[in-house]
Amino acid sequence: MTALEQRSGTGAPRFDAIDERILWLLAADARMPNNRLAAEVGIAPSTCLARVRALEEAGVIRGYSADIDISRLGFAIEAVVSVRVHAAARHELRAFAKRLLRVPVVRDVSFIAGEKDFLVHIACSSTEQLRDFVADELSGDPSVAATQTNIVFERLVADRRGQAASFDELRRWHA
Amino acid sequence: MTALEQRSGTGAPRFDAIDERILWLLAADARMPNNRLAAEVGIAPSTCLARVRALEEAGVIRGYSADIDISRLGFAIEAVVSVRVHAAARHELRAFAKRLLRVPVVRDVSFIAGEKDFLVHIACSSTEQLRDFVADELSGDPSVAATQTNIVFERLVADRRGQAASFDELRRWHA
DNA sequence: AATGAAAACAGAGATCC
DNA sequence: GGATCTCTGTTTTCATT
Repeated sequence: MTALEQRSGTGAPRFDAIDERILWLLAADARMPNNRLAAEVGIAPSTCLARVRALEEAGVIRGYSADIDISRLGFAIEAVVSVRVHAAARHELRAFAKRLLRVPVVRDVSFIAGEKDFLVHIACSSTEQLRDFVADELSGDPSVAATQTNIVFERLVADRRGQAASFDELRRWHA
Repeated sequence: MTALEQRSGTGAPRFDAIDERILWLLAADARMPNNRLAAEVGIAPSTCLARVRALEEAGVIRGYSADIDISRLGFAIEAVVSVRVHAAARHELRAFAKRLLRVPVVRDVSFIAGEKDFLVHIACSSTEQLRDFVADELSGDPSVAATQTNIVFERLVADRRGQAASFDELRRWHA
């Protein structure tokens, strides 16, 4: 039994206030040095490292990634493609999505409720590449009933750096 | 004049093969130590650090973030809300989106081509919070003409770790 | 589970090619 | 621009509570 599970009990793991502050800070800056992180949350660096490892182990921290401005690397075309599959293929939705994730230009796939079954977010170097992707990987697949391609002009991401917020504030937030 | 600008000329900065490999590796693992990164791309650590700093300076690297499994922190409800604003408010689309980004539950906003003007991706702790967000921040705003809320059941993100790929492979990719 | 000290390691900068 | 060297600070392990 890991440290986290011990703190949380057997069901869905729960995290204490310090874990959440660690997660919040690392979400804002994954490269924050461990000793500074420890100082921010008020524990010893060694303890802090152990908590971070436990959070990685538990899968709450899935990884760390640099946020690259891909539009400046020759990927001028971003798009969201909404896809509906035939009812008969609905049971293999996940397998289909996982196959799509292996296509280099695909960034993420979201299963949604509504008219469409999922959204595919892709980044392409040209409109030809976008067209080929939609034609060959989606429309051309017998499982696919309909697609709708929406070019993304610009994508703004919330940046919580420097904000003294927390997950708890988010949970309680209301307009 | 920075190193990058010198290499690239005055217009849109271009990056050499080493820069791109650095970006690719940091996108897969933002916490990779500088000396390991340097070894991977075959340059000295000091040179590598200078390149990384230049890429940050140039805004190609926007930041580093831990990828948190937010569904395990009490944010069970994720949704994509498609929004269309009135033609008269179209000129202040960016200002509207930037205001939305300051709302804690908002993760990102994408301007799209098509029937809707933008997509808002949000993570909420309850359906009440989702309803309040859509009612108070979107539908309640006089600029907003229409909204469509789609619950996200699951979101799968492409993981390029361990793949010996590159941005160049992506650019050339075709089905 | 948390800590503090010691050892191993990585980062920043000056200097030279 | 890139490499080498050195100094400084950070990460990690481990014995201890």
